[in-house]
Amino acid sequence: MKEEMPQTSLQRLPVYLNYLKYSEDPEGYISSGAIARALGMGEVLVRKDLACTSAQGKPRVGYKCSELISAIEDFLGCNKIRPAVIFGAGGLGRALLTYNGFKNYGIDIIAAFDNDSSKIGGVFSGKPVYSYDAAKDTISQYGVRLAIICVPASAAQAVCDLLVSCGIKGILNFAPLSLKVPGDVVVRHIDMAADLAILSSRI
Amino acid sequence: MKEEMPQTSLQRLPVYLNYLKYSEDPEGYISSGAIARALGMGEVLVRKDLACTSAQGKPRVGYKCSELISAIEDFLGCNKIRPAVIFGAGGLGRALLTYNGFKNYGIDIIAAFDNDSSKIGGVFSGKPVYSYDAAKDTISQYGVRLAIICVPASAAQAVCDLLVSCGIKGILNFAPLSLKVPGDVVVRHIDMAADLAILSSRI
DNA sequence: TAGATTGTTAATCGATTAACAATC
DNA sequence: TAGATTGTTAATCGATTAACAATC
Repeated sequence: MKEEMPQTSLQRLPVYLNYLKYSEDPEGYISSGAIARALGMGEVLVRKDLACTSAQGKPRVGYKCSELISAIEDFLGCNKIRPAVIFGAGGLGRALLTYNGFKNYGIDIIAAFDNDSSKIGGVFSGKPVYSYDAAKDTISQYGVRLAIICVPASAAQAVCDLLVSCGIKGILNFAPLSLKVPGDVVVRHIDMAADLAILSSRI
Repeated sequence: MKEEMPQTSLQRLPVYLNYLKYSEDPEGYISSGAIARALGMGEVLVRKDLACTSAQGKPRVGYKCSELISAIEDFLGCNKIRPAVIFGAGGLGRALLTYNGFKNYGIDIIAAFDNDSSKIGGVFSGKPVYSYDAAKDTISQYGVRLAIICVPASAAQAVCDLLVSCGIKGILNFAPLSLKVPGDVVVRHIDMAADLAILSSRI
């Protein structure tokens, strides 16, 4: 029976995917127990997570790696190219503009936007930095629904409001504050400094 | 009664802290209900989280903002300066080297390390890039216990092993793979591309 | 005093783990 | 067949929410 995917399971799918793609022979078979041991997890949890995708294991042999990889990639939509934009072309924004890990998930960073004239017109890894004025047209032209906010906290809510008005539905927020968005917009907040502080408090 | 802090509560403390520091008058009072409404959470949850710190509210008036801020900062150790190092001086490593948000949590990024001779010797925001050879000495000299891994996935486990051998106890890992570490070392894994893919699958 | 708010105890909910039948 | 492994149902665990007494 195909269960609905809990948020926690969804977050583990990329972990399985990375392990399978880079540590296992795609033509071989692997058991949930072997995955669990490699990643330090419970094996039933692995089976439950995988059961939410279209993956099917064979009793006695496990899952075929190539099928498992495809099932996870299908679930995450890696095969559908989805454009995304970056707001803020500071150090982090430019690092993300040139980072090539997004394409493994079918995400195509098409441009960055900034309101600093010294940054506008720049090109990084072939990707342009435009002014905020160009955002609405670019987003509607490419049907962009995903955006990354890399602006200072003081500007983040205004940028967020602009994004929402342009039709963006998913926001990855690196500014250290909680964004207010309508109910149909999903925000994922990453605070790298806070994560390091939490880590420190746990050691 | 002072409860032990669950991991989930710990992760919310920086969210409260950012809200209080930048959206409220430090000399005023605020209720758990007001915090909850501002952040879109349950008010009992806010009180439970705050109860794990040294914060104390007053019936009828709420919490004094300045005391709440101090209590959270104390809990997270923001007032104790802790040095940290970065491995990998690519786009992300350099962005983190120049990011000034770490100091809000008492974390001082002292240097980055790379094995690319074109990067070694560079200085960003006054912070140097050294060769891997210098790592052991720097880490022991400053008593560093926190590190950030920004190297490619193919090099990450080797760098991780080096860090562990140098006495690092907390690792923030941006490489897209699960690191194997001894039981006394804590790893926090951030996969920005995967996070964006998960976001996309939720919209 | 009445009313708002805290802090805590009990109930609910969701996620993880354990147990086990089905399968090859 | 015997044994390993899947997939599922039941039990446990932990976190969130609800209820409410204590307090100012």
